[in-house]
Amino acid sequence: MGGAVLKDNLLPIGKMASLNGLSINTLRLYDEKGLLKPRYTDPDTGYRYYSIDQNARLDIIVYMKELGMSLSQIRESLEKEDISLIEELLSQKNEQIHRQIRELKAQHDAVERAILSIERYRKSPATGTLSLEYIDRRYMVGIPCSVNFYSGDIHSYEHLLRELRLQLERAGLSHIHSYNTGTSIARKDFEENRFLAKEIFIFTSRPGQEGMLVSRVVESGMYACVYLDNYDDEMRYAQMLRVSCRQNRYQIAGDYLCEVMTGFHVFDSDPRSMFLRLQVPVTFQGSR
Amino acid sequence: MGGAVLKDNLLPIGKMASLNGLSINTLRLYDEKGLLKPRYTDPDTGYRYYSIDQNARLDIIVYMKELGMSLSQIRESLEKEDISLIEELLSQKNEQIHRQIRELKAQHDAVERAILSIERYRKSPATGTLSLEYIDRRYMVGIPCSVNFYSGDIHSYEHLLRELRLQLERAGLSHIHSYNTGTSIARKDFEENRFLAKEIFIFTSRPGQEGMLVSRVVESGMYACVYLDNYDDEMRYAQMLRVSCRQNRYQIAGDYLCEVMTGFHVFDSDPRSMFLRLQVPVTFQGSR
DNA sequence: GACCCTCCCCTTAGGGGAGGGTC
DNA sequence: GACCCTCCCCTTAGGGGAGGGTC
Repeated sequence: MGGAVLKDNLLPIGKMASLNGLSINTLRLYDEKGLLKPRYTDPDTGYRYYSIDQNARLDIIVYMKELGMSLSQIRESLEKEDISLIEELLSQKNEQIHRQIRELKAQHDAVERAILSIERYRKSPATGTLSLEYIDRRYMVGIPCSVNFYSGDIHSYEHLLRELRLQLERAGLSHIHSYNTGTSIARKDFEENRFLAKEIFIFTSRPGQEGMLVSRVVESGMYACVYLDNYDDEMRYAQMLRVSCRQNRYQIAGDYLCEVMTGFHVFDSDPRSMFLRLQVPVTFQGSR
Repeated sequence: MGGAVLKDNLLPIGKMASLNGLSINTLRLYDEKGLLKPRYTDPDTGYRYYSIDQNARLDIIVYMKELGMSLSQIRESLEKEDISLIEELLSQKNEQIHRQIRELKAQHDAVERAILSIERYRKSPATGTLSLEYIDRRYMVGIPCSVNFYSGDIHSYEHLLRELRLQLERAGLSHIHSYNTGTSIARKDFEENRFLAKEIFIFTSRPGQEGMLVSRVVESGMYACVYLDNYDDEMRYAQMLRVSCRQNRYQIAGDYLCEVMTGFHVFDSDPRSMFLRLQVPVTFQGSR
């Protein structure tokens, strides 16, 4: 080599790299993977020498990378020199990009919900606070409770929750953990002080048609609510809620709901600690 | 252990995995990474036993993964139990998602351009075909030619192209390879048959303000064009184009442009083979 | 027999060395 | 002295074994 290198317009790897804004490591990798072999490799020293012409091929490689193709796809394309294959790959790529954008949007929604949920948690009232709130229309998707976790073993709620999660996953719902979970007691049972779990579900903001799952509108309206932060206290505060409704002459207008308000309840290392809102829809005597 | 396992509501790893729709490998990884240690690990056999309570923590982990957090971020969050840290991470995540969506959209545009470019290549006319076309307004971003590649060494064009690419990259333009490259000759030089390279640039569809780069509108209008597929023939066909304009009494109304129509010219292993459109804006005698 | 264990190798696209020759 | 070489280890989140004990 020697003077020949310059005469033949051959470039050592460092020069080739800086000309193209790539690293030496990258060029070595492309050599190894067969994407771009140096025009000449010194058999004694192993030094790689690239021709200026080879920039064109490198351009294509960088271009295809910008299009999101993997190195092996690029190698295949360059080997076959088949423009139909490229078109095929590009169409697939377009599909993939659409899927990714859809997924990112769903993830964005989930993150937004999480932030709102934390904000709400920060501003949550003290345990035992009673309130009368207007709640917008919601939707629920869930399953009937096959066991009554109120009277059952302390782990039966966990089992039902697992069952719910698996069913939701099977139904193809994504980001299911970012929706509030809830359980219900039928209105009549609640009025008559019977703790008999009816359904377990998640609250969603849009209706869904989910095959074998129970899917239903939860109508907007006034709800009598009580907040608490320990799962073990639910029954006690639910009774308090019922008594309060009676004292205030609210008429119970639907099923009782227990809503888990945040997915972040584990920070308090006690697993029974959660931020809950017990709620029951009410109407008023002489109301419009 | 033995009977105690069931009494204590402890679950072997396989059961824990299927309950939560995760793989055994995943649970072992979470153990190793300190995300979720089994409640009890048999010191003799190494068997992992999980408590049903631990589902709550696993829920959080899955939830945070859905939010796009990495395992180490999740571990950190769970260790610190600091809700402000989570909020911080979520806000960053939102930023990141926006960036990713923006990048995906740019990538989508680039892929679309690539598909259109291939389609155009398929339907390209034979070498030497003359045409008179209306071309929409375009924009160009580039640099002056510091050397005249028409008379220079065969590699001087390559050097200019590298220079252009590096400058564009420095200016922060992305997906630069997905835009057509072009070179120009000043109108007067072209008319008087002097091959003197003026600028090298990319054609873009939107205006840009790119610092030290030349950035300019290329007005819409009628262009006399000729197509060819070998870079070495440019001068010959450019002369043909000029002669043709004179014969047809077209008045040359601006700089001559040589446009590289596709990034896929390397498929033909000859690096001098490209799909080019030579073009010059023209007006007509007695035109409106 | 089904379940679980600990290694161990593999995947993407390089980044960042160490230790040793080469322009 | 600056450049280049070949190993080699490292990064994410697991998947898929082999070979060997355990419920």
